[in-house]
Amino acid sequence: MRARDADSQARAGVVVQKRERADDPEGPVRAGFTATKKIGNAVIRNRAKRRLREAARLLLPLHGRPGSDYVFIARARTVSRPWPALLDDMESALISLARRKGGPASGPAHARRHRPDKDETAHG
RNA sequence: UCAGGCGGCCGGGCGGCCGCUCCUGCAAGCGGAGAAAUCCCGCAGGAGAGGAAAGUCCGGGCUCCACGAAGGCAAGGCGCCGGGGAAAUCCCGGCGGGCCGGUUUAUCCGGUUCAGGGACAGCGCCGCAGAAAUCAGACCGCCGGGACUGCGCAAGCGCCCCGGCAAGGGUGAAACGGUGGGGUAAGAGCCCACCGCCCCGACCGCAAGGAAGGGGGCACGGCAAGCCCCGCCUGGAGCAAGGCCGAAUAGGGAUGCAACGUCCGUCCGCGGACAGGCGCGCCUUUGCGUUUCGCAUCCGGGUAGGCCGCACGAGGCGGCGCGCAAGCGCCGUCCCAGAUGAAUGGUCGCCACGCCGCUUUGCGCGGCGGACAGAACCCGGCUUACAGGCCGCCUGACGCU
Repeated sequence: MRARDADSQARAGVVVQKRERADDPEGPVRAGFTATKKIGNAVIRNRAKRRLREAARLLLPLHGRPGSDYVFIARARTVSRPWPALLDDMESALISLARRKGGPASGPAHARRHRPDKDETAHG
């Protein structure tokens, strides 16, 4: 919910939101996945989230900024989009977000990746 | 071979690479997170969505709460018979009614469908149309008689009155049974034959019920899914149930001090009676339970923080036996998803299947497509959705013998 007002980048296959945690600038990259009822029934929504989760597993270690929370929102075309195109969408969005604040990306995120997370107060 | 109907079954297969959850075994450290409870971190092996997992419409298991007795009331549900089943408004088989079809027209056969107890307990309703809609009725009509200072040569016609009829017309979902014949002024179960209907009913069946035969000219309409009557059944909430472990705050209990709705007794601890509030579906009788104000100390409970519940079950598969079937019994064998930020996947090939195009017609090459849909405590049903395919039975058409 806090990521809602943060920076966001939209591509054909995915919408990515990013928020840096001020109190934990070198912490792990965290990610959450969501799909609204607008894109389909439970089977479609699950498939969309699985594809996004797999794509994030491949790309976040390369382009994610440490100490940041990401939210990946599935779109209507997430399920039908060819796999390489979906990867391109997410990679492009991640790079744009990394460049927007704090200069060029400071290399690959080194910290261990958390389980896909959404609730930032989990360790509160 | 094709088409249609009904029933049953399946719901693509194999393999790379990279991941997720759980289980088992081994390993592990003065390891990490947290106040704690508790959780996490390595390696190996194994397992991992459905026929509907769906809708959440019924029935249970399980869990907690409630539940003194008697009588009455209210509310809801169910409703042919037998069997199955833990149970159900479920399943199987039968009976009866309606509808459809068939022929060898009979106590026949097949299919389909029905919330299928009661319409002599009572009330109510039956719109429109129609003359009349339930103690029913006479518009047109048919027949007989009479009057006429109407017409006509006449037979007769017209009009009015009295009486008879319920066959024909017309209305309707339904009009005091249908067809044919006799009969009559015209008619009518008025009489007769056949069909239908009602009553009794040998005998058959566990039963619902069936029924030979006999009797009766024949009336007794429908709706109970309008109220109702009869019979039977019925507490509530749900795994966010519920249990355990555990911070803070508020609230709770015990002890001490102050204080006690009224009255009585008192060994001053308290006990008894009455009154009121609350609870037991409602009411009555009766009977219970509980309760009647502030400060300090201790205790306990408790919060979506965690763990258990949480997967061996009305269980799956195979065989044999019983039964028309639903299903049941015995034996053998197997352990078969457990997420919760919600795992069971992502991606790439090959094969099979369907369609389209090219086609030197070799099933060779290329392209596209694969439904409905995701366990959430667990079972049994019902209902709804569904690409494609397989099997069985029935019906029809064509071909062959």
